[in-house]
Amino acid sequence: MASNEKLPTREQDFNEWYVQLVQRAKLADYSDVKGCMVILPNGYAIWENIQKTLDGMFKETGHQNAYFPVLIPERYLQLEKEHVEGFNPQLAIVSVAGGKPLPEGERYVIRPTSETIINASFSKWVQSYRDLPVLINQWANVMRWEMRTRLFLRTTEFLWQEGHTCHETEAEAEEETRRMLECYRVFAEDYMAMPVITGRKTDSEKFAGADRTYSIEAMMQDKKALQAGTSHMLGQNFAKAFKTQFQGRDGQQHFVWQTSWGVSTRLIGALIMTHSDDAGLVAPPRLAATQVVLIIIGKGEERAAVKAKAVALAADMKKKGLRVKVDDDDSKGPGFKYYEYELQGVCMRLELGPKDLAKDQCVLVRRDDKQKVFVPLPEAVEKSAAMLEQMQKDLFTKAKAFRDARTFEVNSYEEMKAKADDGFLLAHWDGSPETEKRIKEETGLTTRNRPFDLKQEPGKCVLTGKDSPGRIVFSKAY
RNA sequence: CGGGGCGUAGCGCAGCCUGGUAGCGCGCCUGCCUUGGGCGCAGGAAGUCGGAGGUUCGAAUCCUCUCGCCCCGACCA
Repeated sequence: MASNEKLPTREQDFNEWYVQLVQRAKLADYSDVKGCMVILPNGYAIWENIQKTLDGMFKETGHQNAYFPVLIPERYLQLEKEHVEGFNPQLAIVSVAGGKPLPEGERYVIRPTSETIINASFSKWVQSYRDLPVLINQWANVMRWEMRTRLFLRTTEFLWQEGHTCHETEAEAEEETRRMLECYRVFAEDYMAMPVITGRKTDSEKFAGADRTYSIEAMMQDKKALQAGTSHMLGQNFAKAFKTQFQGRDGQQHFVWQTSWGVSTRLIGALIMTHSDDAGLVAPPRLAATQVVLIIIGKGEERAAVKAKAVALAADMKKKGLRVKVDDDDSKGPGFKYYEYELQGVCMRLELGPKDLAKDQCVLVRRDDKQKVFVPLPEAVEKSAAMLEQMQKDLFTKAKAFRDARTFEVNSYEEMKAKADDGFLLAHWDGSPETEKRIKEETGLTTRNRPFDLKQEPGKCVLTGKDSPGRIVFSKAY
């Protein structure tokens, strides 16, 4: 993989394109630890931008950050039956500590999620209805032993945030669950420029230990679905397991109603597969690590003058809040740099050379359309900011058009099989897990979610012909 | 866990069949040169050949065992 070799095209081999892009765009690399990756600065910067944005949204909705241990007593997990059954196969367990084997019953699991240990605290925190709601978020790493991993999309260790809340009533918990899902939708669409479908997961796809799970589902450029975020209505399942209860307005003891919700570094994979092209990463300006790179062209004294101007421009851009880099490396030619920054997903480059200075102009090139635009220098900063905003909008529009053109209603099982690889299929399903399973086995299609904004009209199941309450999204998925 | 592939310089690979001085491209370092789409020239540094055992005068190469990673399927955000 020489540095000047082109990526495989998406058409040739989408998977190989993705894997090479991630590494060559310096987003992440494999580590010596099986299934784990090293997130490189260019990738971590995107995560930091995701964190910054979401964290602000969580604070805005009244949540506070806290931190709970990475080690969870094994017996905690066992307190909620469905939960332990769901996660058991994926656990890494600490059985030796301090040079001594831990007795059975005192072992720890490395957190795969924190509902249990957080409830151990919640049960102490909550005494009265006056203590509610409890609105907590945690930024953390988690570990789920995976049989098969993929950079960003599924790794044994990953970074995420997990929100955990307690409420007095079921209605409040439900409202919170939906509020945070909506928060994810807004983030996905407005920041990632990635259109998503919000809806409810089927019982077989829901979180182990939840009453209901809602998700945002996105379509990648290979027409496969990616679950990009989930929000769970936990009901009173964990509350009962951990005795998280309060004295209510009626003087009686009640279990709290809970929610949990999370998004992970998987979002970076989603971002990559939604927007990038055969030249490399295309990142939405609001989250990109670097928004503008200024490339200095020229030699000797001329170069010095160009550099001075570029540095001044960059300073003005930074004042405007843009994430900017000046490239003054004279050991590489400009052409080389263009390819490199396109690969790395810098949103825009500003070329500045002696000829430009003479004409008091510069060249701006957007990463997504690569059109050269000549701009008078006094307007360069304003114009850059405007172009970035436009790019943000265009990426969303393009991604939405892509998805919409690949979303179909299907009305028979034959049609469903024929279109199995074509995108999102809206089909009637009788609601039984058996039918769902059979469809998965026979076609590779899984239910994604039942969209909120899809009017539910009765029909007949594509497989069994039995009554269906309404259409649900089927798709091949990551 | 099944199937496949790969471990030789930072990266990508050749060499192995037929045992005998460790090689190529890119990158890196020094100097000169060049700069508007992957510049050029000259010199240079860099490798316990994944690991262990064995065969042999001699092993990257042959034999045995082993470890790791990646890809494809079954589980999952």
